[in-house]
Amino acid sequence: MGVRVRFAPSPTGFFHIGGARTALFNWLYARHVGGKFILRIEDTDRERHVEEATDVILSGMRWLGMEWDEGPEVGGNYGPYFQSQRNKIYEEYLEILRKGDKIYERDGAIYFRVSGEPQLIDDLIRGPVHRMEEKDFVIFRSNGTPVFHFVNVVDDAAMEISHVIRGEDHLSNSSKHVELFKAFGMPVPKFAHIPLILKTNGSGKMSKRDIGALVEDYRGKQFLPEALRNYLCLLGWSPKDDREIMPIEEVIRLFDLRDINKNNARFDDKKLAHMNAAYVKSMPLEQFLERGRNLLPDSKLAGEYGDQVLAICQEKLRSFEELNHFVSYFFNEDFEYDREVWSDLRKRDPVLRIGEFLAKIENMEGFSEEKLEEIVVKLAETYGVKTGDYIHGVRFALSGRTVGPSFYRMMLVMGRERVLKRLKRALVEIEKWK
RNA sequence: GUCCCGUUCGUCUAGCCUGGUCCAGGACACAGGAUUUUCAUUCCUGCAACAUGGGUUCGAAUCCCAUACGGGACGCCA
Repeated sequence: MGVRVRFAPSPTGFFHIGGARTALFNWLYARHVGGKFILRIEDTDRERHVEEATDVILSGMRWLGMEWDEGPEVGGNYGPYFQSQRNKIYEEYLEILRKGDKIYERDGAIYFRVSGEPQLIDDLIRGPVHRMEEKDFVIFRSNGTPVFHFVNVVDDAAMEISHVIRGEDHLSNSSKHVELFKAFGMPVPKFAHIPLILKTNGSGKMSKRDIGALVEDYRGKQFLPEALRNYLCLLGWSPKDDREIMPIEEVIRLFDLRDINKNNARFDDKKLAHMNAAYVKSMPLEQFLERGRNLLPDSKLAGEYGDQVLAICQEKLRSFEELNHFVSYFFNEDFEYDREVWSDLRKRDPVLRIGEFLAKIENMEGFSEEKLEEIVVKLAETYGVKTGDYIHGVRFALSGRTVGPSFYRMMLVMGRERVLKRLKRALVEIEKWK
């Protein structure tokens, strides 16, 4: 029997980061052992917007690069993969319980009769866990719909799921599930209860109301999916050799359930941001340009000039979310000057420096990085100040800020005419501030 | 309250199974510093942890027990 694992989200309209991590560990395990990864939508008892809500999950899964072998839109031999379409199967399984005298009715609901014996939960991460169910529990509501414990087990049994990999919040439920598997006369799968993801601040597990809890938010904020995925891999698992940023193929090669941690992990958005930055910087230029072009302030501006701007910004950029702001002044002659930064700059005599630099540019021949650097170095020598004084002042004049891409390359991309124009404009503007 | 799971730097973790090489390693964050090209980049340095108490042992982060703390489950939610 091959390995068959599944991710079984409920279409709530959100794709929670904890769910994504559960999906990821299932996916990694399936890919590691060459098994099947199944996606099943647990949409019982939900009338509203199931389609859109399902789509949030499907597109989130695809965005993170977790393709499924069976499930919505791809089919498979164990369908349907929506619980709302599996009522006939549930009736059949209910019949098995009825024949075995395992159920009874009360207040219109159907209850499962527990055995009163401790059940073994064979957990690959935690070792054997014993737990006893003390109370009979409802498997069909009085309105005729089946409840989670029932459909979850029926589907896992019917779909021949070999390993149930899910959050630790289900560990206590597992004794119910083991009883059901046995009552159906079906083999009990292996379990692997993975640790929970806790809030960055405060106590408790992350919930959809927490900031940064939704996959679609990261997508909206232009995170690189590879970076988020890489970060998620490291929440509860590690390659054990100090590597952190690693290609997914390598993670797949090394991943194993036995190496998953037992304790919960706190979500750290700073580390995620760091990882995203590392991925942004290491992107092949062509890929970086392709992605960056769509995020420029005005798509009409994309072109050779746009590409040049993007190319010099890659090494400084930490996320695509800030790209627009980072490059805006390249495309706008009326950019704002950051007056706050200006006050810090004043001790460097920026007006003097800008004026001296302007005079040199007006008379220079050729316009290259080397020539520009030569000018700055000579000026600094002549007036006995630091090169940084020129760089800071002139950068401010050209962009209104003191941070940005490599100074000389920035001017090269802007071109001599634009540089001259901006230096003059800056001097006029600054005059007004006095 | 009952039951289940867990506890190494602020955070993510390595080491624990197979006790000595660990006065505990890496990363993020933070703090300093460097690159005579500024910086939100890169590099270097520093800070910082085996929850507590017992036991086993020549020796315990590593094995056992208890306590404390954290998390989860106890729904006709999933």
